[in-house]
Amino acid sequence: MADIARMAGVNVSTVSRALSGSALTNEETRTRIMEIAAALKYTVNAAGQSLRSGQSRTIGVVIPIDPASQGHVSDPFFLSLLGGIADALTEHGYDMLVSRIHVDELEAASQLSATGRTDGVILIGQWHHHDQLNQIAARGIPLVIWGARLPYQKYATVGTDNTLGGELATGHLLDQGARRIVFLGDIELPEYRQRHQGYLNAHAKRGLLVDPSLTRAIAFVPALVRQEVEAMLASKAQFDGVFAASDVAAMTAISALLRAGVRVPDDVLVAGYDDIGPAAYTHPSLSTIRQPMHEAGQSLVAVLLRQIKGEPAASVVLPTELVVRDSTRR
Amino acid sequence: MADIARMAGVNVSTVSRALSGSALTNEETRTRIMEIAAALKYTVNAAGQSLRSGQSRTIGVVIPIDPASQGHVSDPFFLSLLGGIADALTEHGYDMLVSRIHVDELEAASQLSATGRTDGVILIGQWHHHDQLNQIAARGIPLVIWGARLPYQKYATVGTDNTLGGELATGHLLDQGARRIVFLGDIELPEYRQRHQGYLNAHAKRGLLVDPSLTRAIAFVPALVRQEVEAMLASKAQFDGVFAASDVAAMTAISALLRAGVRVPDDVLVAGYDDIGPAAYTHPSLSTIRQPMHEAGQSLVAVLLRQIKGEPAASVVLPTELVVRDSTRR
DNA sequence: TTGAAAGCGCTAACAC
DNA sequence: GTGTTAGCGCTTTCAA
Repeated sequence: MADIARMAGVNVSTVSRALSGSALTNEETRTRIMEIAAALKYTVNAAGQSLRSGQSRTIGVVIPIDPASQGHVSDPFFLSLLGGIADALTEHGYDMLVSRIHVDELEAASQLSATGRTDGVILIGQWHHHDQLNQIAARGIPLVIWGARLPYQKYATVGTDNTLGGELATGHLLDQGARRIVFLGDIELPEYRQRHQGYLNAHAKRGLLVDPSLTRAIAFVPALVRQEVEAMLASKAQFDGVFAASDVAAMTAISALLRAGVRVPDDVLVAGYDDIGPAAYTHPSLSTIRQPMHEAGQSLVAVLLRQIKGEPAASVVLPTELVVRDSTRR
Repeated sequence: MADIARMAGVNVSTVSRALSGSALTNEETRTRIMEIAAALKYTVNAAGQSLRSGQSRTIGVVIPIDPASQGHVSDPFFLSLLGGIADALTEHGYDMLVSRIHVDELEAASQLSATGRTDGVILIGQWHHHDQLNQIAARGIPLVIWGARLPYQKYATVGTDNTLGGELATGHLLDQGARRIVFLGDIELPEYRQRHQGYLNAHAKRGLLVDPSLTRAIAFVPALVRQEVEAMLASKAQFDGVFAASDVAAMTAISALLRAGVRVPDDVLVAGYDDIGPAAYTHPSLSTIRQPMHEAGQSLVAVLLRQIKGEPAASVVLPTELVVRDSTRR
């Protein structure tokens, strides 16, 4: 920067102002400085900028690692969400620092901000750690969570209306004639618990009873989902519908059913949750609840940046809609 | 840091040394300093550290956005690879800055290092930009590419042996009795071109002729793959095997075939490439060439860190093996 | 509209 | 083994 100042015959501070597009610069001086900078292939040093300004223009995105799934979060849903966040951050001129953090060490997430490495944190999923997240938020660290809206939360969340989504999916299965619907999903986690609540609501609104034995609270590891479906078939459990609280689980369930000679949708109707890309292209195509990834990214970033500016930021509930495809049509 | 120094009755430099685990510190002083730091919930400021040391301890991971797929890279393969890289970086104490960059603006990747934001760059896929990558590498920016080994490359690559993989997959299809095998993949991209070369080699080694009309050079967008398969069926093209140069493409092809009433593997054998998680759990399960994601991450990071240390870093070819599942068994 | 100068938090070369 | 000190590259307050 000093070099440019010398070459342009001005002071470094003028160069700094010109390069950052400050309003207090002469148009002519600015263009001259810009040209010299371009010729020198000069780029502002991020560390200096960050040290002085106290901002990193970087946001941390934390993907918790679930020990149950042996550290392999490979759900395409995450990648889509990550993409949505990346796009939104780019629009706002922020970089994205991605960390995988063990679900039981969420404290580490606050380190990202404590070290000044990031200006705020987006956490994907609240897991079992409602209280811990409240603590982090209370410490004043800008924080937004992708997840469910919970009572007494001090942190902001963005997500679909999980209860409504669960109700829409289950209601659709019931309206298509299913009467004994299996629920797949770990109801220990808030999002899935709410989807399960929707599953219960849909039955209640139609005056139908729910068989609790049809609720299978399992983690979404393909091998587990497959095992569970196979176990149900082996035990001759009666069911004519499956609501899996994620598309990947739904697809795995479908493949386990097909493998066992059970036809989908003819014998069993199946619905998922997320609407990941492949949902439209598998066979049969999958009915599901759409989670709008692009909007999700936009909202997560918008809410976080508002917090960084010091404004109070409210949670966002995204539009939640049913997408009907072949897996529930007969 | 000054506060800690005062409280510990030492100089800031001692604190700095203690906190960074320098060998030149008294054990006793160190623990005292550590305790005070912990009590104060102090963490070193990354910007100051980076500014002074000239290192960011951050690596940029660039995921090119392909305009053909409308900016939506949702292949689970990427997420697995990203996970592998993240794990390896964490082991070495590096952070991961993820950028989505348009394939035609790869210059931006070098900005990450020019601004000092990252110490090096891992680029996922070399696309059509061999020459441009050579330029960036020539500029001395530590750079590793996930992709194919090419003649006259000045940059380091890590990847499987694409030619061998293509040959293994195609050879297996031929050995299982397929004679007219469709190749799906954009052969303009080096990796897929090499896989196609393997496809040709497998035929040649068995003294079989290849019908060029069976090579379908399409981009891996689910809708396009599906269209292509449907078009082939509509035109009554004769084929009894499909080698898709990615698992997602293979799965989409299978679903398009099933939808049209073509049985897999009974009527048509299908093999993919990557061995993404779902490959084992779809119906039928997918035969494919395994790309070891964990090792991939380890190698990419190892090669890059070696370059950062100033050592010359050679490219790595990962073990490439065939995984046989139901989609090619009859 | 520009210049001068201080200082963000840290590390490392040098002195003791 | 520890202290002193300079300075990494930048922004911003204050003065002109």
